[in-house]
Amino acid sequence: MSTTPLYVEVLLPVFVEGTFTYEVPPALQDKVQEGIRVLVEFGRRKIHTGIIWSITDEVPAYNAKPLEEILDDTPVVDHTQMRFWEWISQYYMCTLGEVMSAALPAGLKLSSQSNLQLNPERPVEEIIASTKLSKKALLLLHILKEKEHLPYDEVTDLLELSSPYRVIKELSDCGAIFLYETVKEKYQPKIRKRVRINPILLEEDGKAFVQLMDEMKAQKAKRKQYETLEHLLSLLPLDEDPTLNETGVIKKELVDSLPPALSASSLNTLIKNKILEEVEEVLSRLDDDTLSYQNIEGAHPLSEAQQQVESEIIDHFEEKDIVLLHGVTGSGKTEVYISLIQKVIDSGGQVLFLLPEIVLTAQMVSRLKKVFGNQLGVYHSRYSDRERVEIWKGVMEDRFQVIVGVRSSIFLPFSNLALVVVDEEHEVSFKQVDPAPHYNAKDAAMVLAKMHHARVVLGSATPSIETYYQAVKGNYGFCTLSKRHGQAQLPDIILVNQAEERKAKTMQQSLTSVMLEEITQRIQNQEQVIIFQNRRGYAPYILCHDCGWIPHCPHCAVSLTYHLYRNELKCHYCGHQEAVPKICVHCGSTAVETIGTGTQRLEEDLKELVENARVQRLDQDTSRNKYSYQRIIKDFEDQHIDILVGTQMVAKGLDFEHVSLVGVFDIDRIINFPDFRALERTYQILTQVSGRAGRKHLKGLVLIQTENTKQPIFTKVLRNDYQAFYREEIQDRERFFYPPFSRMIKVTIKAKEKQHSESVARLLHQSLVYKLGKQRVIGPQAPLINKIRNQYLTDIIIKFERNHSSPKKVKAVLRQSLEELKKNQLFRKTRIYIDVDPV
DNA sequence: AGCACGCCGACT
DNA sequence: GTCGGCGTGCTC
Repeated sequence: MSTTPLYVEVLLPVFVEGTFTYEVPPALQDKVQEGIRVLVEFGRRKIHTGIIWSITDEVPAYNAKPLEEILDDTPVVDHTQMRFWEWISQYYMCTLGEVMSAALPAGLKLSSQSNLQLNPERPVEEIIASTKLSKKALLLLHILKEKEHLPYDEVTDLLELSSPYRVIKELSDCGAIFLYETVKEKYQPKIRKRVRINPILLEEDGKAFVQLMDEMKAQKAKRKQYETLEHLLSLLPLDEDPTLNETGVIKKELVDSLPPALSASSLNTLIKNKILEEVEEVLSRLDDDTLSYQNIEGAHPLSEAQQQVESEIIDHFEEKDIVLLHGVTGSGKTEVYISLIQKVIDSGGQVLFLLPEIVLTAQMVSRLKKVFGNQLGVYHSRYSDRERVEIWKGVMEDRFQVIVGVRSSIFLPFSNLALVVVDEEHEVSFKQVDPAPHYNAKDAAMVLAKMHHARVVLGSATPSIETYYQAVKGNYGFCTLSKRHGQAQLPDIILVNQAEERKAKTMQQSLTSVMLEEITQRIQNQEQVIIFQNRRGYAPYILCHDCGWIPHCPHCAVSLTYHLYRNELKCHYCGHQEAVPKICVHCGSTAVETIGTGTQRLEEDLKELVENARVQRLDQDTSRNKYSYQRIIKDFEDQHIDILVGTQMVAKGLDFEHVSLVGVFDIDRIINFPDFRALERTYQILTQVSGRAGRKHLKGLVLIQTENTKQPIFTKVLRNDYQAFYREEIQDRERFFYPPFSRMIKVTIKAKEKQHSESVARLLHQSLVYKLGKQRVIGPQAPLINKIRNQYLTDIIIKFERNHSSPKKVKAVLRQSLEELKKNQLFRKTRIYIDVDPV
């Protein structure tokens, strides 16, 4: 045995730069390898899961702690993943620990819980007599006398204390209690117990077993055991097929089916006496009982256009790694993907099919399941943690060849990735906003593909300007599907002049007469209608008509949205809720009214104005859990609902056969949003919602209510002319040096005090201007909503050239500037949010 | 980031 | 005294 001390660099899911060195105890030295999980103590007490990043025999300058435990025999992350994590951490400017937190499903990240226990060697009375304790400490001591063990976190509630730390320290200092850590194994495979006859008894034609049965039959004391065995044999006809004993029967089913006179106890005696044997079967939590191999229907045959485009894509792959598939809604892109995926898995490669959250719904999953059956794994944020661990392990063990998933599925342990499909590639929801890393799954997936030498298909009906630009320049291969599949036609799109109708007083609530007539007509014809209103709640705000007072969120710089359902005001940024005031808080007037329209109000209005219509709303508020969402979709599919009113949710990835009309409300708000991507978003949203109207046999109609029918963007939407839209948009982007001509990094400085946020932003701005030049640094400026959750925000945007070395240089400069600022007192009162490639 | 720990000021 | 708020520094 070698006696050289061995050390490992361990990556921990903490928000500190770098890895941490631990000593490997001799007993574990032959077990350490890169990529496996270990348990280590980090900080004073806490145990965390870490990943061995590298192994070294270099002795560190400090006293390294030893590894506590090794959790895996084989790596959970391989070298490609490690490189990929490093790329994300560098590109998106976050720590590797943050990448680890995002990448590894929670079930693979164990951490410890602290617990309290009385010191058994010191009687409570003795402690009370010998030590002067505080009241709270005495109370805790008495609770512990009853309870013996207590999780640390429960102390806060029990003692009604804000920080339990002081009291616990008091007791542990005088030796009254111990603290100990327990590690919860969060992931437990689902196990089913089966029972079978001990195979030894069945050797030589089961002679021994038959003899045993005869003996038992004769003994009165073993009567019950005998009957139990008989019952088992009735479920397991070994006479007919002796091999059945290999699988045995499910223990629970056996127990449940026992005749009343028999119970599980004789069964357990049989097991104890080794006549029967219990075997554990590890079940996948993902087995879909409703799906057996028989009803796999396979891929639909491709149309000529689809075949054409598929071979174009394959041709492009000869020279290019990335291909953009620009296909109008309803052109059957999915079928093309399916055919490509099939080819890839036939030749042994793995496939990642990325979708935005809202598109990855039952409709899409069941379609893919039917084609790929058990080769397909679904990775969705609505799935439980255990299910996600199952998928992780399934990919690692090569049980799944295809993964369809949302953005976090880029972190799955692919070994042989050959194709990545990103559908709806223009979707901004591929970008992760809240906890760091703030990565864009589409871009990251392209980098991952490169590491695996895999190909990428980006698909969209309305490609992002950036992607289309790369395709036009020839950096990506480029294919088009310009016709709707089958007999389906593109819908007619008509603009409705809301301003005129308001003047003519022909509007009812927020519905123009044209809109109302069309809806009524369709309902009479037993056709269905989708209404798109991109604002949830009842009304965007309430207003006092006498003094102009509008209730605002106490924590954010926004007005509160009125929700009818619970008659309350709600903040859509932090979730704050309060009761609706009956009189104006400011002047006491009773003239407090709701202003504007949200999905709830539209739902109400439609119920009132359209006779006999069954109206249902689909937005965040009505689809909190996956079942309510699915139920609404199902009800609409089954035509139990006539009108579906909703936010963006109704616009994406859903196909309904009987929808002939789509009504669009409040589009002006999206057009006039102060952001350089506002028109791109408008074009995308209008095209996507239009795609919901009229499929198969029904010619659809789209009505768009607007204050200004002259908006140039409408012309392109009406003609379905993406190219015209692109040509104009790309000119603007070039003129104002926006992406794709530049890259951007947005730095947001958050602080409790407005002044702190602003001064630190000014300091950072100064430093960046000095190093990068004035033209590359925009701001500092307060964002549109400059206070969220009691934090004031100030933005600085760095805009710079797109060539190869400059992003790295700019990031290095930014890092350096932030490092310098750390010395400043004010800086410590702020938090910095870095968003590389903001969307 | 989380947490331990120290200092300080308000309140009984 | 007791309790909570807040600032600071550290984590192999």
